Amino acid sequence: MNQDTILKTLIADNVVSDPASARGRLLKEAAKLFRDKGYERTTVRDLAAAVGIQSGSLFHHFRSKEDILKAVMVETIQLNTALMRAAVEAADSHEDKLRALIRAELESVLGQTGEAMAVLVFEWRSLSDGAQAEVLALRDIYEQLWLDVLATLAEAGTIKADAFVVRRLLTGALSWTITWYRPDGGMDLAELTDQVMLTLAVSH
Amino acid sequence: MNQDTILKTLIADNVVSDPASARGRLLKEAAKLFRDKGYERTTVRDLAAAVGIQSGSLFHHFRSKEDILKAVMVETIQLNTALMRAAVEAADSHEDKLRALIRAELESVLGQTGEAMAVLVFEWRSLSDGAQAEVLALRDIYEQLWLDVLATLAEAGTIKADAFVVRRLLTGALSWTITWYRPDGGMDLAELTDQVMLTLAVSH
DNA sequence: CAAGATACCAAGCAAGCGCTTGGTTTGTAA
DNA sequence: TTACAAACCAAGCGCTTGCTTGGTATCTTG
Repeated sequence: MNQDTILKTLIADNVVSDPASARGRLLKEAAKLFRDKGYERTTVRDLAAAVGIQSGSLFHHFRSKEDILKAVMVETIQLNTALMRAAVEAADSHEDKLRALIRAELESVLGQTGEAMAVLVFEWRSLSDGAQAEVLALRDIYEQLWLDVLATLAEAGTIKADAFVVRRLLTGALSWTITWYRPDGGMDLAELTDQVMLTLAVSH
Repeated sequence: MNQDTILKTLIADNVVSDPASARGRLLKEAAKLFRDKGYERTTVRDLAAAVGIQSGSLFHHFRSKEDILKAVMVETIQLNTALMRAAVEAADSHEDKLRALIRAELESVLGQTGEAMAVLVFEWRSLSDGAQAEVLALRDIYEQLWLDVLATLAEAGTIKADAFVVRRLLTGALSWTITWYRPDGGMDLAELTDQVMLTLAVSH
């Protein structure tokens, strides 16, 4: 199942919004604004202007500004969990599964959903406690995919450090690429993936 | 030269504020508030209350709220650059220099200056363009310490990936520890440093 | 002790914020 | 064509924000 098919399935199941719909377009613009200016600095007037409506009309689609932030985060996690799962299942060896996870997370962070992923990393504290808990529950599912693969590699001795610690170090390392990686800088995503594998000293 | 001596030298040179002074106390409280609530959600009334004065009185010490954020960042970088330099110079082998850098950065991120370091990572966008440029210039000095050590290790073949890439991956990995590492969780800083070295597959 | 600088308070202004309200347009389906 | 709901607008309310102002204590120094 390729990435486009996965996206369409999730849209059909109402797990993520259709990017063509009013709601989907708003979430896309919101992700961009939240990443560029931060959640607090982005006003409901900014959000409304980005999709060409009045600020008050936003509240016909979402109950509050925070609701928009939450929707951006939830939909992004849902989509990426599905993409990750497919990436793991498509790979054969455990080394290749790790490589596939790294590649997939880099694609999430640096590609289409990059704006939303950055929001997920940097705007965490802007969510209320209740909403944080909801998002956290979804993230745990996502994380388990990583831990399964890393634990197997640790048992086999391919990686020397603790699987939990490696995952957490990787989380930081990979999401931080948002701040410095530029696709036009002479290193494509495959090379970057290789560099990460080399840094971990995992051969293939 | 130990850490306390370094701090005192910097205070004497007016590079960082004395934590006992009014200015120093405010910056300490500001770092905590900015980390906990984010810069935008922290009001000048919050900042003033934290040191027991009226909100208007803040502007006797700082020209603007942003000035406070900038001061937190600048002083933190200055202090940590000095600490890093001392850590590198105290180590003998290149592997030990890397270990010393990792340990020192973890101490910065997780110890006394942790709040301010978190602000440096997460509140970057809240600075105006001009202030960002100033902070960036200071950060470049800091980064060069890392790159020198990593480049030597790359030439020797101890690390297999590109030195620039490794440093950037490490930046993310180490600063991300703010979000998950708890000193009471059964792993002390020495063990965490070891885990990072093991993840990089650099032996000692 | 005098006098200037430093540190602070009490009050409030102008602007911007999230969100509400009452009413109008647009789409849909019988 | 009619009836109803969904989508939107125009206006603005109540509140909070960063910062200013004019004045008063407190400290420092000759």
